[in-house]
Amino acid sequence: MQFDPSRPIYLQVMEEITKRAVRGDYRPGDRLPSVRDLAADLGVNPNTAARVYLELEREGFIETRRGQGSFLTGDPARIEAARDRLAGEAVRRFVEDVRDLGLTDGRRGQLLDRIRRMIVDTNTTTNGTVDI
Amino acid sequence: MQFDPSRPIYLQVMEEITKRAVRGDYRPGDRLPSVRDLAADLGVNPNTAARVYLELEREGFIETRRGQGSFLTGDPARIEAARDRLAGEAVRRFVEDVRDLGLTDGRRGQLLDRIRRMIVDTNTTTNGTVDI
Amino acid sequence: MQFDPSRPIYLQVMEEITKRAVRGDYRPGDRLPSVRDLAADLGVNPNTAARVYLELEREGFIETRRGQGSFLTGDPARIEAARDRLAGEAVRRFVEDVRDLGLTDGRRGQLLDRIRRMIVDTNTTTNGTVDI
Amino acid sequence: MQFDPSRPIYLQVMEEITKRAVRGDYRPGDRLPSVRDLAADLGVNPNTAARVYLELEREGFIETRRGQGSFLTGDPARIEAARDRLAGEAVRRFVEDVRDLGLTDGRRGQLLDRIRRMIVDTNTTTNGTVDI
DNA sequence: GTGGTCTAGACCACA
DNA sequence: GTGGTCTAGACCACA
Repeated sequence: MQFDPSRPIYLQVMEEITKRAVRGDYRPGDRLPSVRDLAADLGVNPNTAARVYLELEREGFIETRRGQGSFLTGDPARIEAARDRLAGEAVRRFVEDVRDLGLTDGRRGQLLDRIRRMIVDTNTTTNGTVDI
Repeated sequence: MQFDPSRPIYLQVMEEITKRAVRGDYRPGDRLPSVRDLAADLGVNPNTAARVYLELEREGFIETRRGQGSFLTGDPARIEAARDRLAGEAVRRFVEDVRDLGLTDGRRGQLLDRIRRMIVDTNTTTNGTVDI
Repeated sequence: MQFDPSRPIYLQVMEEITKRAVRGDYRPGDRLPSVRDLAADLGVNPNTAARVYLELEREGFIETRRGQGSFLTGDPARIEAARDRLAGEAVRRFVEDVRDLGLTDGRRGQLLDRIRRMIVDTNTTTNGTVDI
Repeated sequence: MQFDPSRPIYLQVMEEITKRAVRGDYRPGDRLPSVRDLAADLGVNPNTAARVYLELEREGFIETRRGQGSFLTGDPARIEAARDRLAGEAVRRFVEDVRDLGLTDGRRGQLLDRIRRMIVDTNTTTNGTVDI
């Protein structure tokens, strides 16, 4: 995995594990890769991988059982919360990207419409008509 | 300036100059920092800074006059086009960030509403209702 | 290779590559010398050779495949266009050489006839008469 | 003046003087710049300028009178001959430029027509019609 | 191996 | 002063 050297690697790996859970790559209650496997897969130091699981456990996002391994939380609400957090970060980033661009109100409305068409799984447009 | 090592520095500097122009830090026709000054300010090699201006000139975004310096284009339409390009990239990034999160349609709609409240300088939503 | 110091080396090398393709030394789709080989052959710095290929790629005259090498375009029309460009430049240079010489119309006609005899592989002149 | 370092400078200066005479910058019998002035004007060593006049005198193209200076030949035929020589060199260069380009006969004919239109002071085209 | 980018430092033309 | 080009040498991603 490629890391941004300006941010702690363990944080970036935490995000990666969180995204995998949110995307459904890992299901609630699933056993996660061992510390050694995760370290090898992502090319990080095993100490870093261990810290990732330690922090995620503090968040209540995973559970580590001595001798058995680490498991994704079985509580869907925690995963849902992570999903919302990631979505919130995406929103914040987008707003920051777009804020100082000096866009007109009309242009901003167009951007919103474009986003809606790209992410909302519906065939209803904003003015109530139906796309063909 | 901090650079993402996974992308060419000259591209990142090109974006930086473009953003400055789009934000209005530089006005149409303004003289830009000299190659050497830009290099010193951003902590890059003068060769890299020179390449930035060379590429921006090929894009028609700036004009370089030998012995005099580099100048932002005097054509507002070119700056407008850059603005739209940056906005488009922000949209693309947001959609990518959010796409595989497994959000419900309802949640997606909420995100859009949050963005709208944060960026649109109007109290009229796209479906004609009025935000409180 | 001998270079005219009053013009950028990279431009002269671009012309050299172009001429080779136009003359048929390289065929459409052929792999060109690697950046390092070209640099060594012509006695220029590898950076300069790399710039040559970069510019030729932007012109659409060659295609570069990362890790594999650079290849002459497979489109004969592009090579044809380069041929015409080189021919046009030869014309321009000749006209410039001859323009201020104060030649009489008759002498100019003779020069044209000499050129015709030297380059046109036919015994029919443009006015339909036949050279002896 | 800019010199091609791959050829003797005195030859290039000889050509320059010859061209000036052929273009009419100097008239038959005119006094030419002194060796010192010529050297200063062209940025060459006075010895080089002296050699230029020496060689041109051997050609019979100029005459040097002790204590008076150097003068362009008063014989128009000699200037005419130089004109023809320069024209011949332009022809040779053009033919060389165009020879290996792989042009079709038709294209070669077109080039000739272009040259004719550019250098022949007549309003009659090759097929006998008159340009408007 | 391939091309792409970058730093370092130099020299040039132009104004 | 300004930008443009070049050499030298390094490191990177990709295959």
